[in-house]
Amino acid sequence: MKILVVDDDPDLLSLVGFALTQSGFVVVKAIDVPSALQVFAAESPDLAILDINLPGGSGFDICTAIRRQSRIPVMMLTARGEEEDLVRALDLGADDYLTKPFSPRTLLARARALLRRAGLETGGSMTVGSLRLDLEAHLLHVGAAQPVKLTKLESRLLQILIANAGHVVGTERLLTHVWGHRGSGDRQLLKQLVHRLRQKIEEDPAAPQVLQTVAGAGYRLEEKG
Amino acid sequence: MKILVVDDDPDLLSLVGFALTQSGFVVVKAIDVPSALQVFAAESPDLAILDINLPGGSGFDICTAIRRQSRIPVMMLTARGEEEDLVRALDLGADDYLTKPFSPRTLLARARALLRRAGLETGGSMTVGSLRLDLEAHLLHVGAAQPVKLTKLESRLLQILIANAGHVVGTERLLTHVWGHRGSGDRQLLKQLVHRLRQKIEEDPAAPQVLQTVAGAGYRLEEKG
DNA sequence: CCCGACGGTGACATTTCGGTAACATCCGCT
DNA sequence: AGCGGATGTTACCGAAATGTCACCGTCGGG
Repeated sequence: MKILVVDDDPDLLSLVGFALTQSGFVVVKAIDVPSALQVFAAESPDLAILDINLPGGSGFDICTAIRRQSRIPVMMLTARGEEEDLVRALDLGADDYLTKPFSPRTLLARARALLRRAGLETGGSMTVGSLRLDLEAHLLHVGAAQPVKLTKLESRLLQILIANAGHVVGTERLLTHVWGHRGSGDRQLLKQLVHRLRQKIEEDPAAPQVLQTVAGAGYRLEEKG
Repeated sequence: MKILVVDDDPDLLSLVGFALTQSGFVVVKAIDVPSALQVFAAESPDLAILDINLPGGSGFDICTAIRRQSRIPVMMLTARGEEEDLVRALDLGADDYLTKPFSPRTLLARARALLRRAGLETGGSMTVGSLRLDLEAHLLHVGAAQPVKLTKLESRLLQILIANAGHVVGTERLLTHVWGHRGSGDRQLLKQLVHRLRQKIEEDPAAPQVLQTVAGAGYRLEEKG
């Protein structure tokens, strides 16, 4: 699991780097916007932790750039009392933020939470019940039967559902995870995607057993096989 | 999960109240020391968030009073750069503090952390007597029987009633919690909602055993199973 | 006794929500 | 350019949720 950390303060950078490395993460660092973008492209990390105040740019720029091509979780670091910054960060698609100063333990906990939520801590495949999803090949194995081919979006949807199997995942979260941030109006897309996914994974798509609707809330994947 | 928030600034009070309510907490407020103590006694919240600077007293007094009779987690709010306050707060038994200004998200995160530490985090479900309400899935389990499906509004209503089981909850509070403020004229809505909820949860909806009417005041949920 | 306030109840209107289909458009690939 | 699958758009259906209305009974005070 690779994590990109961007901050212009060397002390903080090494502290955070140490904490993360200790916990078994691979850490890549950058101290300004251009190098951050370069490292991001070169290393394709699984999580980005971005300071907002950077020389010659801001974490927002990086966040925007990352979101244009990726849906990896992004955590922003802000100085205390910069409320507008937070709003903006979340608007740009950041998933979490941390106010300085923070403890390494907090950082670790949040980072883990993000990775777990995004279903990224599993590597290349995820399992629940009799389902096994292969992220790389976009294949879904149901029991011992022939694997089903999924599209990119279907795969993402299933990914977050599996990562949260047994729990309801809210519409908003699903939209963000699958499409990256966008106005909350696009429930239609989700409807369609769910519908199409059901056609592929449900025995009887008209009476879903696996991908359950939770009215007024979101969807839930049954954990049992 | 009920949270007491004490601050003399109405803006901050309503902001915090809104944030917490949105996240499914039941919020009770107070703006000075005497009313805080009174509300604390009447509502027995699970967490207290106290401003330090209050007219006619200080959050310290409240903290002390609370600690005399309860071990619920207490979070103190301080203005920036009042270091001695922090020391004193922690001495008095406060569990955490937050420096103003802070973001709602931070507050939420800390509040959750405190509740978790105190072992009070319920993970989306609440229990009273033989009732168990699953907020996530909008399901109500009655004893060992089949769970009953609730609507969003029914779920919210039951949430605040369960959080206050055994105590009367005023009509006004119910309206605010369920519909998020509107002209006080809408008692009709509440009547209907209660009626519909009774159809689902009462053995004999015409003679309510669980969801009791308290004439001229509001409703009360019986605590015993 | 009548009146009005209040709560309960049933019927009905309206709105919201999810599912589905059909079609349009986009995108990568050859 | 042309193809085929993937994705986005629009429209419609039907059910469920929610809001409105009208009426009933009770209770307590003129």
